[in-house]
Parts: sequence; structure tokens; C-alpha cells
Amino acid sequence: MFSKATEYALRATIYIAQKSSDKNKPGMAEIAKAIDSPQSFTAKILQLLTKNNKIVSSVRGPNGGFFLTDKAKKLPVRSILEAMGEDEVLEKCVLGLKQCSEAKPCPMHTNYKLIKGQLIDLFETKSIQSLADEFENGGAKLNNRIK
Amino acid sequence: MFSKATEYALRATIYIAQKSSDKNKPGMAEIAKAIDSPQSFTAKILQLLTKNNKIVSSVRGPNGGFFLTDKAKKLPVRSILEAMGEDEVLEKCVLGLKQCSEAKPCPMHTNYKLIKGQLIDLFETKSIQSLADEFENGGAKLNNRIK
DNA sequence: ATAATTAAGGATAAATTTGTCCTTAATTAT
DNA sequence: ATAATTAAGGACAAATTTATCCTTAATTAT
Ligand code: FES
Ligand code: FES
Repeated sequence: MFSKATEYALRATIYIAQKSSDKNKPGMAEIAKAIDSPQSFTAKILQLLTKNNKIVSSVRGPNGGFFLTDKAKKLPVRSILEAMGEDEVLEKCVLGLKQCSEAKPCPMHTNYKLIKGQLIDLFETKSIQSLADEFENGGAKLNNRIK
Repeated sequence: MFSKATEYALRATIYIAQKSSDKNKPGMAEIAKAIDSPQSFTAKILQLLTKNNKIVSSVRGPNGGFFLTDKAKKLPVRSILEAMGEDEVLEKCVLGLKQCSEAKPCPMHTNYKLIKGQLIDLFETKSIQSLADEFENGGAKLNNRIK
């Protein structure tokens, strides 16, 4: 559904939201390990999410790392997709027509639009914070390594 | 959601299902034009769908082209995804965990699984034939060029 | 001030996806 | 039989995505 980059972005952001505090900000090594992603690549992705302080914030130097402001935690998950330039996935025609519309619907449209609506609603309603709460609190995981 | 290749595969198959008959089998040029796809690339994709006569059938030579057997028309849309090796998209974890499971759910799982179920149901229930019926009959389109 | 730590950023490489072109093989019409 | 038509298939090219590595800049601890 999403690119690897966006999957890493989602997992990393949720991890940071849950783990960061004033005292403790996870660094790249910790994050990549926790979400089971390639470290250098994930670093690039966090750079994107940090640019203009869109979603993720960071501090350099010893005890530095990544964190989310309270404001950022309240953002809908969709804002991560937007920062990754991949939120059009939610709006796309499932058969790849240039527009998904009632005016010129594809043969799947009538059935798919119901699902699409729920998908959009999910990503717009769920906040980053609420996903962070699911993580560990609700027993949700951000990797599924055996150990 | 799907790769371009799979989008072309879906559109092309639906088009062929609707347009082909004993007397008339659309060729590559016609298909690519109708579904607004790059011809040579689409040809490769139809080769995949034709291999082992999985979904699409073909005849070479004058008045040759592509068609679907009645049996093929009754296949679920998901079988096209399978032929393209891309049906795992339906089963995947939305955050990219290696497994989507109740045992080790990601933070989106509880909400997403409801949508996922509908998505799987849609692709397993809808037949290629029923989509072909939507096309032109039901006013559905396989491209949205202005003209 | 200095050294240590950590993210930012640039350059580059590998892998995959998307796409084109040309030749070959099969089939049909004449 | 021959020529025309059309899909099959191989080789290759372009574009995009994924990934690594190394240097630079900022910050902190000493
Ligand atoms: S037009 Fe294809 S899903 Fe809406
Ligand atoms: S585990 Fe992520 S969607 Fe099921």
C-alpha cells in the first residue's frame, strides 16, 4: 500500500512519540533497531519529517535525538503521509485512473469508494498520539522479530 | 496501492473481457489506447497474464488478439493480482510489519483489519465479468482522457 | 577550550520498476 | 506458397526507490 519509506516514517514517528520525553530522546541507532529498519535510510526519512519542523523535532549532540512536540502528537496520522508526499494513495483510483470521481468512475469505483472513505477517515481521525498509546500500552508492536 | 503494472493488468483484462468475442479480439494497439497505457509495457504484462493461460488467452496473426475464456471471466479480480504476484498487498500490515497478525499487531491493526477484510472480500467476491459489465454498460470508464 | 556525541547533508551505489525497440514465431488471407 | 498481420520474447534503457557511506555542523559534558 505504502512505500518502504513511508512505512518506516510511520513506525519511526510512532516510536518517537511514545519513547521521547524531556529527559530522554531516542537516537537513530535506537529507533532503527526498534522499528527494524535500515538506519541510514531511516535517518534520511527523519530528515524529511524534521524539515520545517513538520512532524518530528530533533536536537544534536550528546543526549540528543528525536522527539515530538505535544502539538505534533495531536496531528492525524495522515499528516505523516502528507510529509512523505504519499497521501494521495488514499485518494487514488484503485485501477489507476488519473482521477477517482463519480463523473468518470472506473468499474471498481462504486464498491471501492466505501472502503476508500473508511481508509481516509481512519488516517484523518487517528492521531499520532493515539497510535503511540497502542504501542506497548495496548500491546501493539513496531517490529515482529522473533525475539 | 498497486504498481503501475498491476493497474494496467486490471484495466487491460477488464477491457478484453468486455470487448472480445469469437469474431473480434482486440489487439495490443487497441487495448493500450483504450486503457491509456504504454503499449510495449502493457504487452509485457499481457504476456504474464497469458503465460500458462492463467487469465488471458491470445491468438497470433491477422485478426488475432486477446480474449478471455468464459471460465476466466468468472475468476475473481484477485486472481489478476495473483497472476501479477501482487495480491499480498491485500494481506499486508499497513505499517509494513513482516506479518499482519492478532498475535503481534501493529498500532493500526485493530482499526485497519476491518478495512482490510472488506478489501479482501471485494477482490475475492467481484468477478472479472462483473467488472466488464460495469464498463460501458454501467457507464464505467477505463481511462479518463478528456475526450 | 576540548573532546565526545549525535543529527544534517551530500555523494553515490544497488535494486527495482517502468518503459522501449527490435527480432522471431505463429496464423491468416491471398 | 507468399505476403501480411499480430503476439511472444529478448535485450536494453530510463526512472525511481531503497540503501550506504562519509563529511559537516551543532550541542553537550568535561
Ligand atoms: S474511479 Fe476508480 S476507484 Fe474511483
Ligand atoms: S499488524 Fe499491522 S495491520 Fe495488522
